[in-house]
Amino acid sequence: MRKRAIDRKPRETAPPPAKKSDETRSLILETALELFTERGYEDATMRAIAEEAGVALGNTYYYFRSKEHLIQAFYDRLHELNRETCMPIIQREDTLKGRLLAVMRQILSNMEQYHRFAGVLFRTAANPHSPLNPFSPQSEAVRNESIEWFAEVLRGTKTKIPADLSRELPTLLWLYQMGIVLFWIHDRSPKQIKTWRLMEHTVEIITRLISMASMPLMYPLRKSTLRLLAALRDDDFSRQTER
Amino acid sequence: MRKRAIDRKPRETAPPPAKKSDETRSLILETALELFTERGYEDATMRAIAEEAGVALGNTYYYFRSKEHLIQAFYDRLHELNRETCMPIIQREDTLKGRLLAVMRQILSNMEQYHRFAGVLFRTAANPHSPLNPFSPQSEAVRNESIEWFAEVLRGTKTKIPADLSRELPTLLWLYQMGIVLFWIHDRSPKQIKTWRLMEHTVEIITRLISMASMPLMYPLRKSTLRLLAALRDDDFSRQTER
DNA sequence: GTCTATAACCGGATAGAC
DNA sequence: GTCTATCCGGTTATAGAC
Repeated sequence: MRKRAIDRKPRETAPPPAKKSDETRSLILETALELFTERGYEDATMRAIAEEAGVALGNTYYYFRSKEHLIQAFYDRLHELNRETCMPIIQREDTLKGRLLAVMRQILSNMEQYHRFAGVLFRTAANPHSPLNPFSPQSEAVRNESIEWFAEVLRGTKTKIPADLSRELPTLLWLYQMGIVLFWIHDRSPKQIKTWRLMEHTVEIITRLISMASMPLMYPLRKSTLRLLAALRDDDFSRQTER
Repeated sequence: MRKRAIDRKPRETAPPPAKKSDETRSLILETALELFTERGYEDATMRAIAEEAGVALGNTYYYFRSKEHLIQAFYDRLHELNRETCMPIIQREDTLKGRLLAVMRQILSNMEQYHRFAGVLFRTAANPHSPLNPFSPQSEAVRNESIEWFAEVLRGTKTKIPADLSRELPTLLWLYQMGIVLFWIHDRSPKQIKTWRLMEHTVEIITRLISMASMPLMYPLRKSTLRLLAALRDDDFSRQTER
């Protein structure tokens, strides 16, 4: 029985160049990310990355199946950063609005420095056939964990939320966050200030809507909307092809 | 003064291979679109397109600066189709809901056959730096015309709409339609039935919301939301780089 | 101004030897 | 696991024909 050197997918991300020569992997990834930020995605050629990292071109493909997969690794790292930073911050808030706001702020802050090549980054994610697509099966683990964070946001508050809505809300909030990110990508205002304004304002609206959701007047709208969501979900929306 | 043969950008789209040898242009575009649908974007190489069209490779680049520009042309054509089909259909409806529904249905129908390569199609559009980006200056003409259609949708109804909202609504509806298209791209359900459900349901909700918007109770929310929109708009959101 | 033919460049990706 | 050689396709360049 060989040592399966292949299945350490989830371990591909962070600083610890722990084991043997998957230091090489780390090295390549570090170098790539550096070059991406320095000269942008297009101009950071695979050849340049390989050379800069001091390995052969072929070798980078041994560790990363494609240039896109380097970005995948970047995503994973960002996700990990979000986990580490969001959790402690949530604990300090106890209102729904406070918690949601804290999380959203943290997520935006964590992305801030990458806005320069955000376009390239996320345009690959926009491809329905790409594994980087946030709806793809390959992204499921990350997606589910993110959704779980929003569930956690909700759990800690005293706001009364109807049970039926409560089940859907984490996913809806995750979708909302995706929308904000989409806006952020296209936001050319200095320091993406518009995204921040939009976020703060919409968080306000969302929390107000959630509070209103238990009012009897809202019952029919809530019910029919939730029914739609259920219909859209079954057979799921995450069926994608490989690459 | 030369005949400016260059500035017929808007004329590049439809069947009439009218004038001289910009039949060639049409021919190349037709062939490309055929090959795209037949074998997908990636596998329809520029060399294959040229050969299939019976022209030299260099010649395709004479007419289309890049492979992406072929897609640009496709967009323009789709837009033109939308114009031709939506207008007459709207006339037959006089309620807000009926008109909006008619337009949305028509737009979805017009795209239907292209779903196979929609991903490739729109992933380039997702790049903030691409001229294909719907928010780019290069797309301004098309964007404005689309927004104008939604203004037309609104004009024909008796639904009372507050003036402040009325100014923003066409753009908002256009954004809404972009959202639906985004969902459609990722929709893997047979015949994109989920997109249709989502659309029909959200049109219902939107029309209801619009009707409610003039209620005094809604005043604060409406005002603050419109203020946000104004803030997001100035300095506009369409500043993009060239390519 | 339109078009052909051909060669070359560049960068992502693969094959296969060591 | 690492390297070299090679392929493939988008793109550019050139030179010349109608």
